[in-house]
Amino acid sequence: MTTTKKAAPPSERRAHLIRLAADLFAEKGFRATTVREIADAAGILSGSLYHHFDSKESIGDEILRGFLDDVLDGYRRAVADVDDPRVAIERMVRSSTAALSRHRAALTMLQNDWAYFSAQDRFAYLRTAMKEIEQTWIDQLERGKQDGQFRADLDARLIYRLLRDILWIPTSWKQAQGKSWTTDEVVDGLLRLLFDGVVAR
Amino acid sequence: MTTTKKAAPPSERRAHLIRLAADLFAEKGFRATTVREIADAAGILSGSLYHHFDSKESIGDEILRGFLDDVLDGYRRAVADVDDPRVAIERMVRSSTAALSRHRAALTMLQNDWAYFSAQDRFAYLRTAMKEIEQTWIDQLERGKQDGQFRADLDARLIYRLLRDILWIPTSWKQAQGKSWTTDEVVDGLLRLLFDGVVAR
DNA sequence: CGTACCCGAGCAAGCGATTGGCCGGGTAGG
DNA sequence: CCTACCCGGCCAATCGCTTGCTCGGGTACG
Repeated sequence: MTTTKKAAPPSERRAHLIRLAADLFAEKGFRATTVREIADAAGILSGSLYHHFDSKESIGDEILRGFLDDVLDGYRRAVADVDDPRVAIERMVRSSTAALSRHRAALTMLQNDWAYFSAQDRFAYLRTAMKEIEQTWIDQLERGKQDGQFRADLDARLIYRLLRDILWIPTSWKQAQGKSWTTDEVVDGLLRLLFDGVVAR
Repeated sequence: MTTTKKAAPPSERRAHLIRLAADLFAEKGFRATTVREIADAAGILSGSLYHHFDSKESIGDEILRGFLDDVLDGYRRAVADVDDPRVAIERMVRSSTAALSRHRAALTMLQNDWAYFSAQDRFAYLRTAMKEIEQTWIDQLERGKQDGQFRADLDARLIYRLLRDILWIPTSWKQAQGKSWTTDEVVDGLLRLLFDGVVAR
């Protein structure tokens, strides 16, 4: 059980299979997706998947890692060399949105099956990453309060929690029905709502 | 298969079982919860559940119906005899929050397994109800724009979509970790954010 | 007796995962 | 050029287990 199995030969085929699996995870969630469905999408049998991966979880692992690395990298660059917290937050919002549209599956997995993943030692890095994300947001919100730019009665932690989840939202609209907005329209509407609210000044 | 099975004898025990199932659905989602887990929570065997319900889906059906009826009823009363759209929206926000805290499971089911439910004829009423909800929100937002109270450049449909999903968020915090906010704190913070944004005036 | 409730045992279907072997395209040695 | 070998990719079959659900029979209460 503890023997080191095949690590991760980064083949072309393998990457393609991950993309197929990610699409299914994005639509149905991780647990609700079966390895047989993934195999069907690839036009092979379920057993053949285990030539590339040693378990269904390792597929999920790879998807989640890629997502979090992307997000954290974006945040670090968003706050680097930026003094104005409002600018930093706007850059974080745009960075988040871009990353989320690149990793739609990871988000669905996190919100549907968070309890499943975070209970496993293998996915301990999830908690670590989430903490860094939270701290980054709170730092910028607090800075905005201190320099008088944001309302002094702002609960930074509460606003962060709301914001984080709000940012997830538009991702789930991607495949939805009818008239849809462009990414820019959504982000601009969101930023406007965040900074100014709906009331006319 | 098409024979009319037992309808729904509204017994005490039955209602209790639904509450137990709802708690599990709220934590793990509908599909991820097994009938055996529900039975375990009730201290009986899985087969014994089928004395009360003819399927797992009918349990879900009952939960979802109760939720939507509650929400729609609250909205209708929120907008009745109210001229000021800002007041109406505030009442809708508070009504939603109250309903959601009463039906935590229904919300989890809708966001985790929406694709699963809405694809079935049995749950066609889900789409109907969502349409009425959407129309109610948009009506009030448009009225606010017309009387100059809300920003004229507001995309009512976009704001509704954001708002609807934002309102669902705090529900999932209920069992979460650490310091938590009271319902009033969350609602007030939310309303403040909605109307005024984070920027100091 | 009847009704409400539940047990115990089990079913078919589907699940994730494993295994041994087939196949075709290199690559190397002669 | 031919032969021997390897190797990535996949199939076929199967394992042990869980899923939602069924059903005949039992028990306790009124």
